[in-house]
Amino acid sequence: MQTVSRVINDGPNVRDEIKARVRAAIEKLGYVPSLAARRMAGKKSYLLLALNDRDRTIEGWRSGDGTDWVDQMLLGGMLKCAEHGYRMIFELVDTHDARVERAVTEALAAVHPDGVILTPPHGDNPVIIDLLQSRNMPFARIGSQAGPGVAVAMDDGQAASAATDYLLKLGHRRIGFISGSASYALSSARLDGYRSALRAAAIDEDPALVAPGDFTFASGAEATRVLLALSNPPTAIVASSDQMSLAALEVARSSGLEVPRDLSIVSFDDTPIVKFSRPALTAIRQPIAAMTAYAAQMLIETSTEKSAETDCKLLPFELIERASTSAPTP
Amino acid sequence: MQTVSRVINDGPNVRDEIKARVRAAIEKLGYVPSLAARRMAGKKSYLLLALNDRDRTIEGWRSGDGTDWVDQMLLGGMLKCAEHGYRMIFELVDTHDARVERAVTEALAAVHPDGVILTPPHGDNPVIIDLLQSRNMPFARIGSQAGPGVAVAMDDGQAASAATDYLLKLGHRRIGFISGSASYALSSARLDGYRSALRAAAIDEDPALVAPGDFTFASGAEATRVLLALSNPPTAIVASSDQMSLAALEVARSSGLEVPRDLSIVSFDDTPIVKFSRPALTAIRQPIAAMTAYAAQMLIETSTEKSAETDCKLLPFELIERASTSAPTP
DNA sequence: ATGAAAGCGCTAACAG
DNA sequence: CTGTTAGCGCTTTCAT
Repeated sequence: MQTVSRVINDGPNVRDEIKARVRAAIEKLGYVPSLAARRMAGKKSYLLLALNDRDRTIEGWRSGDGTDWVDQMLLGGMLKCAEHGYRMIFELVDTHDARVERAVTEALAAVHPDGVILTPPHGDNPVIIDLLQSRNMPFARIGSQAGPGVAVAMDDGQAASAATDYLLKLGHRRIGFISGSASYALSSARLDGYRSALRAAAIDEDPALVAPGDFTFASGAEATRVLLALSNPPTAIVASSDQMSLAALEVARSSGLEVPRDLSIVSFDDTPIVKFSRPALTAIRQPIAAMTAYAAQMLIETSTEKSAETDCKLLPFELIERASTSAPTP
Repeated sequence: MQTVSRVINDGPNVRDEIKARVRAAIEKLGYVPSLAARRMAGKKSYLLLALNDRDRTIEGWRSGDGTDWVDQMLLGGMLKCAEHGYRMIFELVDTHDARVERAVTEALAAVHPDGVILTPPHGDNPVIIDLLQSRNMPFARIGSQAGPGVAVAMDDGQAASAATDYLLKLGHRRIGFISGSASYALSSARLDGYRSALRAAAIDEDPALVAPGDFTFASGAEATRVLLALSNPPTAIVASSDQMSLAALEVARSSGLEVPRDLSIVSFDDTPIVKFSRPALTAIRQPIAAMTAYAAQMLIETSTEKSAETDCKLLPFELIERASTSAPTP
């Protein structure tokens, strides 16, 4: 009988007694409904699709640099999905490719997810957002600011502010900033945070102290070289990614500077390696697992009850003090 | 018309002209068949299910120690699947739990994969193997020795042998070995390799030089303490995991020993962190991505043409020389 | 070489 | 409250 369906889906209009009896039978037989069949008949597929940037993800895996973005995402997302009987499938998509639209459409058609999780920088890609909206597909953007759909992020601005402030309190006055790729909205949020902390401390911003980067080691090295070559170089640097911070550390070392004695460094992201570098880096920790878990939760709720679909949640970040920061030597 | 199906599935009996015309239409419309519907009707689901050890995986993610097993697996598996229009779903299962059978059955019922990839230690779990065999579900075991199904591994014995040999050639005569959990078949393979290298060099094995571990940092620390406390301690240690090697490094340091001057260390796995430790560790690199890719390939072929399903493939390992090894100081 | 019909395992909409 | 009747979007099998 098809009352079973009602029981499984917790539908109304079933006597408790029968409900219990069906549940017992299900338990005994070890019955589990087929995802495919459920998706075919109903509207729900019990699948969430996470979209990650292809190149960056693969490059991270290949390099073996210990970037654990994907792991943290799985930790938060998969476990949350499992709690609700959902599964998370994830897919690599090339944001910069002209075929993004095609790639996303195909993934949607093949998987028919109940919701999509967009990781940076996809969350800031209008092509993807438009596509999802036009198809009425619920989505959550991780690491992106308020906007369409559910956005869940840490407060990048405030984090950068906190990092800068931390250095300010240590006594630094000339603080350099290495920014991230412009294609990531969080890059400018962080830069703004840095600036506002400086303003709050009544320090005039020196534009020369801001060097552009793109999150990579190479860009961080180049930016650090530029900053250190200044006639009046910074005594501390805030870098928008771990790789760039590691590069700063390396460049400082080869310039004969000792960290943190001659140069303090605050990093962003707090991937595993920064704990093992010498010195270990003080860093802003991004709550990736928590953000993904929240995103998954929202999407699952949306697909369950037709609830609100726009929301912006800021999750707390942490500033983890390690050994790459100290008061400046006069 | 349903000729479309034949075209998509590369079926026979379709004129080239029509085939081309249909392909063009598919391309133009951006049509992608629904995974769910294909699975419902046909026998193939275009899904591969990878089973990982729940506790170890989550612990790895939580700790943020940079273990990239999952990443490497995804790198090899997802990309290979994508090449063939397959998708990889992965699932965390508790090997030691009495409910393994239940968990696996449920996953199979829900996902209906075309094949299952078993990672250590699931590949050595008879309950899972039996279940899969009885259901006639093709599976590949990664990091496991020859046996039922497809097995793909590196030659753990030879790798341990190579590590030991490397130390022997450096001039070491007393070489300690820290083993891994007995529940992993590769643990004993590695121990055997260590022993055979010693034998080949005509060195009598001292049982006291073999200390048990379970891959964790704590067990490695304890094992190292035992080895270093020996009246005639080793001048070199081969440890069966990176965490244990890192522990050995730490214990050696706090015992006033300098690595590699006073103690050489060769690690196993080569996860990202060992490149960043001081000194960076010489290590045996496990080809996880390549193993998973091979496993996926086999499974996809099996599901495509009813071909052989038993096979044991050994993939090459690498011994990566870094700074934790040198000749012993007399 | 192609079209038509049946059905996979479920849920939805409607009867009873 | 519970059973019945239709499909979901494909692949099969069987006819043509």
